[in-house]
Amino acid sequence: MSDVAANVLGTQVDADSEEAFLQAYDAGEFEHPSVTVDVALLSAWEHQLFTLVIRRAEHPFRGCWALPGGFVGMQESLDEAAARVLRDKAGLEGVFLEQLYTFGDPQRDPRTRVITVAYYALVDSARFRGVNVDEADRGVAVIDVPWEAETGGPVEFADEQGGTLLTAFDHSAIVGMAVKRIRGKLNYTPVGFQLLPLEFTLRDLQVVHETVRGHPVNKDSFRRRMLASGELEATGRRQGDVGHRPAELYRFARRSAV
Amino acid sequence: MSDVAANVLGTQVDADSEEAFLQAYDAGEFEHPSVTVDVALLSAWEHQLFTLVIRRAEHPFRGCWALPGGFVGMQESLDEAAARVLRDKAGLEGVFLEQLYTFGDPQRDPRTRVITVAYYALVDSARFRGVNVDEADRGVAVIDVPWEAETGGPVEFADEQGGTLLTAFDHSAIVGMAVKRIRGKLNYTPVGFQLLPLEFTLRDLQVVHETVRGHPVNKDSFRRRMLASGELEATGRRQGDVGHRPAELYRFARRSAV
DNA sequence: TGAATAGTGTCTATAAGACAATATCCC
DNA sequence: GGGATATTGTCTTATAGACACTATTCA
Repeated sequence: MSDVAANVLGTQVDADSEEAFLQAYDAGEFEHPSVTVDVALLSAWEHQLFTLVIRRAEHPFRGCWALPGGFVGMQESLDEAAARVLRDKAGLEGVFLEQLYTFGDPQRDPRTRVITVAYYALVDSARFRGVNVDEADRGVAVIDVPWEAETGGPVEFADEQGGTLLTAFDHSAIVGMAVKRIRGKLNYTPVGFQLLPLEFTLRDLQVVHETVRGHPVNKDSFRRRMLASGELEATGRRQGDVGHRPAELYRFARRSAV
Repeated sequence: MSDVAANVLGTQVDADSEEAFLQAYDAGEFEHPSVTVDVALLSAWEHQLFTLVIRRAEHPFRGCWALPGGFVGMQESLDEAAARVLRDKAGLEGVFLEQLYTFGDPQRDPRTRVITVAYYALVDSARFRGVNVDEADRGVAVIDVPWEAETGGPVEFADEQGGTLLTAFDHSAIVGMAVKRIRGKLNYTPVGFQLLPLEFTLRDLQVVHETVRGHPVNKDSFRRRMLASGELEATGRRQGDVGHRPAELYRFARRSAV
């Protein structure tokens, strides 16, 4: 195969043999799938996990709730596309955002082949509540995780009164994978901070861990572990307006510029 | 926007507003990126990690070494595409194969926009050596990891004499991510078995762990931890042909059908 | 003062690291 | 028997869980 042929084909990434070329050609190489990003924006308060959903106005899944998403532009990276979606659809910038998994079942979108690169983002509850939830098609879904630990699998969405929300596409599997990922991450990284404001008490942090993991954690050993980790920085200030002894406020020692 | 418009567009995944529609349209929605899968096939022996590479016959990166890869067919899932690549390019079936990360930098392929969904696969050294390495364009690359623990970052490829191998595209970053992933997995899953034959000694398993992690592990506690995990099953047989007391052979208790 | 949670100190159980002692194979 | 590694047992140290006790704030 000549370089010219490779250029005409235009998309040949692994032209290591004639067979590979022919195979790619036979597979209808001129037809390409669509590529999108979907973002599971997670937050936590009152011992519940939440995610931002948007009501679909059109078929398929009209009236169902979907994660914010959009097409990947030809000139932007995947990370940039995800950040753009988060900015345009949730008005959020500078939050924790990480690639999660790519979903590519040929039937996942009934119209045409759409491969989606799923991301997940974490924000504290104040910023999450500040998202334009006023708009009629925006919604806050309570995440109901029907499995323990890191088993994995789809989750269910409910409104804040407990009513089931119908989910579009495979988005409940995406959020399920996000929950599984963040549960795993809690074991060895300080990702829980991303769900809290800049300053927080040890109890706040413990509640976040319990919410994500779905079960209580030992208070004593949690405090010891967190303080020994070196990731926390005491501010010297204390919380106010509580009907009991106020706890000291801490800050994440290497919080990335937000 | 009407359903008809959505169908004409054909790829509209999140038609929640007129703005979203226009934005997708303006972004040149009829132009789609190419989507490929690349597979980092890893194995380990003699305290070194190896990966299968294929020499590129054409530009770009002519003469450099690339991971086996191929286009995702319009009718196959991502997992199926990765399994097909592994079968066609390495002659392997039924091995551990898992999605790793999706690389989508707009400049990663100099010809056109190619988004690749990277996978990694694990095989024992005997099966790896059985791969058609005889063909002139197949190669075995020694993986040199220039970072500790789970820092992450690209790795370097060398031939078995220590000479540097030039890497195509971002494939050294893909393998770097695979090494990072498997190092993390060793902490909480029995993925090390995938790099060993059906039966193995505790020392074999320890050497695999040391090879992946890049540093020695404590023998006593390693043995205790593995035996206590319940993942190992003693076969009652012992290894032969060694110039010392032969160790007992174990088997992974829930080894998936291979 | 009482309610409520923060924070400290101590004891116990479990897992990891260190190391010595014994076992078993091939030569 | 000698060389080499397997396997067991014991001691020490670090960490987690349990729990009692003291501290501090507001109502």
